[in-house]
Amino acid sequence: MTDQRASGKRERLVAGASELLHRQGVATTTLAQVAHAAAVPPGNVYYYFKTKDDLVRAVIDARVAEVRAMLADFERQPTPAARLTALVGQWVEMRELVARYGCPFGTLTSELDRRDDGLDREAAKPVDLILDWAEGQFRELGRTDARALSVALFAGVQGGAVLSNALRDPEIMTTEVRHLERWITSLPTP
Amino acid sequence: MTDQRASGKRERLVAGASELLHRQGVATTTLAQVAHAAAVPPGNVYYYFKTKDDLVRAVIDARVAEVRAMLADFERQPTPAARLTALVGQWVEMRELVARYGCPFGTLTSELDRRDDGLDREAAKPVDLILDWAEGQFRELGRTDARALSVALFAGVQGGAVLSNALRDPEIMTTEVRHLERWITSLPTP
Amino acid sequence: MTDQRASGKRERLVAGASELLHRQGVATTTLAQVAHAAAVPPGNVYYYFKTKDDLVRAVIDARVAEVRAMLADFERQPTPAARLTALVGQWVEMRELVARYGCPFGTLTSELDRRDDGLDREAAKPVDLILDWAEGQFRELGRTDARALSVALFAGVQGGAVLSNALRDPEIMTTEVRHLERWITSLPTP
Amino acid sequence: MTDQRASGKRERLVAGASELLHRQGVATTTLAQVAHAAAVPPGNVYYYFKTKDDLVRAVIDARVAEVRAMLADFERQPTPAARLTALVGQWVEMRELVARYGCPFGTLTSELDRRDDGLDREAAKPVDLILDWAEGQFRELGRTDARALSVALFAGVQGGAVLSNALRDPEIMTTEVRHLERWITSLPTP
DNA sequence: AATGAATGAGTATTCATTCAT
DNA sequence: CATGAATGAATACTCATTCAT
Repeated sequence: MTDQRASGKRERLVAGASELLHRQGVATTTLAQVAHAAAVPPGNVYYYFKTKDDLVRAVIDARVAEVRAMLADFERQPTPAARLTALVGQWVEMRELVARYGCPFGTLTSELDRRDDGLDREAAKPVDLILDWAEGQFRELGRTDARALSVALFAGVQGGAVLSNALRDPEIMTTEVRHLERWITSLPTP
Repeated sequence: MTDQRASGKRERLVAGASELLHRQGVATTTLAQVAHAAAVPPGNVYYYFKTKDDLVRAVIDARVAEVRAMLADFERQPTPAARLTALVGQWVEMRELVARYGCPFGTLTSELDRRDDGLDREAAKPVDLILDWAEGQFRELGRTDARALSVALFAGVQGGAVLSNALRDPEIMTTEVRHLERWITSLPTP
Repeated sequence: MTDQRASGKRERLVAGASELLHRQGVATTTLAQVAHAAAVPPGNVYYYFKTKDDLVRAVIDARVAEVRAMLADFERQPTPAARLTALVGQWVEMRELVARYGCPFGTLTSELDRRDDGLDREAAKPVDLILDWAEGQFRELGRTDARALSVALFAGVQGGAVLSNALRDPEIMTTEVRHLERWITSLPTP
Repeated sequence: MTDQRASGKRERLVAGASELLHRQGVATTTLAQVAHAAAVPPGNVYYYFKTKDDLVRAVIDARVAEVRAMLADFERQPTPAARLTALVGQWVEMRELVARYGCPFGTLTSELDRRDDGLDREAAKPVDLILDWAEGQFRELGRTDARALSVALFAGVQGGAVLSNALRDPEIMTTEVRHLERWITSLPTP
């Protein structure tokens, strides 16, 4: 979009970094690994990203965009309950990755949240977006405690991800999401 | 129990490392920082721990011991429900730390779970211990689905911790635990 | 053949390492010394050689190349006896170095042969090459015990080098080689 | 002999060091390894040897004593030729060790001869002793070139050891010694 | 003479970052 | 824009040596 010649290197770098950051963590992933994964010469990385933190920021931005697209997609569901169910269903689809490497949003947020240089707040954006969107859905359902419900729902998802990862068992993710789905549809609404 | 001539350096090293690992993560914590925190000369660390991984292992072992002590303490509660309530109450007490650096058990497990060298399984031990203990409590309550309940309970705790950390809000931890307490006491038992 | 933009650093590093390895041995030579000898910043060594062992391997490879070139050069001699004489004559030319630091091939082989990581077999290659070549010469002379003669000849050279070094006397090398030359020419051939 | 209480620790240290120095070399052998091999507490080593070099010196001294004893033993042989044959026969007996780790005298001399701190000359002593003794034997045989013959004989031994080690073949040592034995008995004497 | 504990100078190695071309 | 080469600050780890007891 912004590239004049659209060589796609920037996109490849962000994509490669996103996957490596999820699988290895920020600290243990080197720029050389990212360059290799994206099939880009090492020195070239710095044309697109001034520092490693800039690249991490770009990965976060890409994830924010993905989350926005995902949420927009859910809007096609007919009811708020269906939308929320679609949301949590995403983690079932990701369950194998989650069991092996944790939730991509949760682990990145956890790792960067311990910092104090701005990246910590940046990393929380995908979580913020999801919480805000889910809050909107609960409000549409007529619930005045929408924010609390949103937090409770996403806490369920993240907790399921943490345990699924700790025990290396994808089915824990599935079970937890099934609980949440039942909880969503059983919520009393005015 | 400990060395006769113990100057307590080993204990100071483990304690310092434990705190730094929680606040900074494993990868970004240097042995120099640990040595400094424990007021021990850098070269001396290797008298007690052959490698950085060994030190991490010692921290995990210390955490396991803490968890055991904590669970043993809960046994003084009169009922299974009271014991489970005491368990989740711990995260309320830790809420400030959790909001700033995440759950000490959850973050360490998450970070090390991506490895493949044995330390990943080691790091999951505190979580395993807690899950097993809670399962026992639910069984005492007469529940046949004790394991599932145990996982659901601890997933709630961990999810609360992740969100509390992402939003930097200790009260999220409190709220989530309150939900879990109510859930515990409202569980139908035979 | 070499890099277009070759600044010759790699060559300088190998050359410097080769000399230091001969004069100091593998274990006591530090990469800092090699970097200094090659007038290269310490960190830069790792751009060319991933590990110290890799650098040692490169030195061995360079020595193998030197040996090949040397043997090829001897082929210009008219007779097998002249070629073998040219071979042992090399150690007379090197006698000052040999008396001070030992035979470059022998000492490296001796030091590395105690290892068990592959470098031991690598280090023996120059010796193997020379033995095979000399065997060929003896065979050309019509000797059926060519291998035994090759080993005997080179054992004479290496023994002379060890004693020349132990007694710090270059003339021992000369004397021993003179003996070998006489032995070569006096060999009965069919 | 010198120990009041003859605890034998010093002897065990020297014996352990001697073996490790032969098998691993001086530079790569640590004092901790020596202490372990001698079943002596690490800190205790310094009661017997002020520095690592002191320990190496003690090993050399012990080897000198061994050589003296060995040579004295050979004096029981009836003729100079029998004595010289007994000498070179030693390396056949050691052939397995030689093929794996080189000649104990030759490798130590080679490694230390590159130094410049006195230890280099010390390490050559066993070689000197042997050369002097063999020279005496050749002189008894009536040879006026006794020194040259002594050097030639021991060069043969050391050369055989170097090649036996490089090719990891004990039989090379045997073959070379058989040659030398034949050479000894075939020497023309007045 | 004994010893577990300690120490610091050194060593290989990594990696984000820079730069000449 | 592109890129191979370069660089230095940092990091884990080793080990001879010292020391309090």
